Amino acid sequence: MVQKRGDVIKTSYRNYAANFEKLLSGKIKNSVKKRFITTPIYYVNGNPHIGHLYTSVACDVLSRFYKLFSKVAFSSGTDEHGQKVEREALKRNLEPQKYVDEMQSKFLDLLDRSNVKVDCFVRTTSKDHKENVLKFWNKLVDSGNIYKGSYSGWYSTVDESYYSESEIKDGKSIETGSDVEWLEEEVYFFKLSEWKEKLLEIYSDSNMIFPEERRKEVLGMINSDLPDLCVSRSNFSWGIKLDDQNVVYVWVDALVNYITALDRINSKQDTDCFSIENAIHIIGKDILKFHAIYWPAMLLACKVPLPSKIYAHGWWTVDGQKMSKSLGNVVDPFDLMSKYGADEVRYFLLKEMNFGNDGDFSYKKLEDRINLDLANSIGNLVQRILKFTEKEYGRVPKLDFIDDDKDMAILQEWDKALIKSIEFMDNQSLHSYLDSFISAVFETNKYLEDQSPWKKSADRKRKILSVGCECLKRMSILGAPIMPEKMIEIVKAINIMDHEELEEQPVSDIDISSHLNSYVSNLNNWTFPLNENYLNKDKIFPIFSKH
RNA sequence: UGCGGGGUAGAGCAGCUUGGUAGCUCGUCAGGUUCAUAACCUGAAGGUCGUAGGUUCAAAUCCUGCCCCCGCAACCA
Repeated sequence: MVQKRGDVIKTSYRNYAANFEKLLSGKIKNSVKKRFITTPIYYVNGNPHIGHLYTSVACDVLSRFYKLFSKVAFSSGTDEHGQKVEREALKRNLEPQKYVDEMQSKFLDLLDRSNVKVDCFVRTTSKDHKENVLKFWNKLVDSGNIYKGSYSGWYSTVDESYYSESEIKDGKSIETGSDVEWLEEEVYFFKLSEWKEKLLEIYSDSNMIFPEERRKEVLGMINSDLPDLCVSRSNFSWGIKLDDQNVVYVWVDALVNYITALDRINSKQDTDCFSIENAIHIIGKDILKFHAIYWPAMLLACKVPLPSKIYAHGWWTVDGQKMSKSLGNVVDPFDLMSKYGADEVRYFLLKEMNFGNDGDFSYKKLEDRINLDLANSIGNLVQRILKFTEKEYGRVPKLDFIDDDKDMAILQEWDKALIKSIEFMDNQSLHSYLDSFISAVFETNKYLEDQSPWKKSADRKRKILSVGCECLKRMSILGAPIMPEKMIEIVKAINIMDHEELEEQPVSDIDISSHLNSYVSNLNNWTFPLNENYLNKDKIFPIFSKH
């Protein structure tokens, strides 16, 4: 439909929209049909912080993006067992269950508040999960990968960990200075060492672990030392019981959450079920070992196919310093969102951190991003197009033919942004996706400047503004996974989706992808009155004064 | 020490796989414009690409040595 360079470009809008529809329906690139996206389950021994928020948002953006054109299941949850939790509960004079109930709700709030929409939320204390863990355990036992042995060493109750001879001095840990005592436990072991060769073989030539440097790190870990793994504990009781003495090792318990999530998701559908093979595990780099070594080894032992991808992202520093309670620089995600807005914070987190590397948080950076990208570029773009359009026509003017190079070029800019985004997202390169999104916004501002509709004849003015509105539609689709709430506001202003349907649910729940059919078919015949209710609302992205 | 990552304009980064006019965002300075949120657009200044060698007609890009920073070697996303 688009002619070669040099030819006169002239195409009907219908053709153009059809092509866009093709892009979205995944006909151009749709090699992977099902994706099971997971956050780690969050340990409830402390309040949610910005890192939890980041992981959740990153997964949500992946999930919402892929839902535009393929099948996705998205799970998260909380890890509620273990000695630290038991101790925290004790400190507060609470039953562990009571304590985890309280903490767990904070994590649910976090997801809710940040517009993260999961399909499934697994608590390790829930009944079906406990059953799954025992089922999984029995599979490991049946496969001959579990044996009972004794574990002994210098143990610090305070630090909750064993130390080797070289790590202690005068009955104290060199590093933390806490007392250690000789302890012997009768516990179960998993024959991790037997999977060494198999894991090496898999990872030596595989694109399962991302980014690449993490794969090397994992290879290093496997090569250096891979002793059998102690998979039960006998010195505390808050966990899934194996016998009178032992509870299941926290990580066996935690990792099985992915199986529980699958069970729940699959129980809601008859066919076309998800499996671990569809999994894209998004994790922080600190838990790489558990996901890239322990988990695959256990899956191999149980003869379950491995996840398709394990992606380790970096950590947040605050003003260049490591985030820690003792420094008092832990950023509270709830405060952040109530001051700046959920979508704004989502945008910032993803833009600021190159997925895979560490990122640095500061209020100045956050406000700069919001003011420059969101308010000045996106917000202003929406405003200048819609206000002008409203003044001139009171409705979105129909775009029947595209017959100008510049018009075609800017529309194609958005198509390209979408195509590139699909590639970027397949590599979990979220920041590149945001880059291509915001670049298209910049280009659209340039287009307007270049075409200056305010100086043009009535015909040309109408054409330029209709192209401008078209760009806003593209923007709302491409930007919806990042800022679901704000992009829906734009959709509502342009009035191109069925409003009654939209009003029925809170904006953060609206999934543009689920409306895409009517949305796209509407592209062909639209002269929509602008929705004054939304036009006259406050600015979509207000500017923040310098921090 | 072992393993891994990094050192590119004032700041933050991309480029390195497949060598060939050094790019992006922000900041600074000058101009344009008024449809729009004191916004938007254009242009300029600013870099011997950590360091010393090597390969090559040609290296930020490949190879070697060295210096500095930071992670992982610990149940914190």
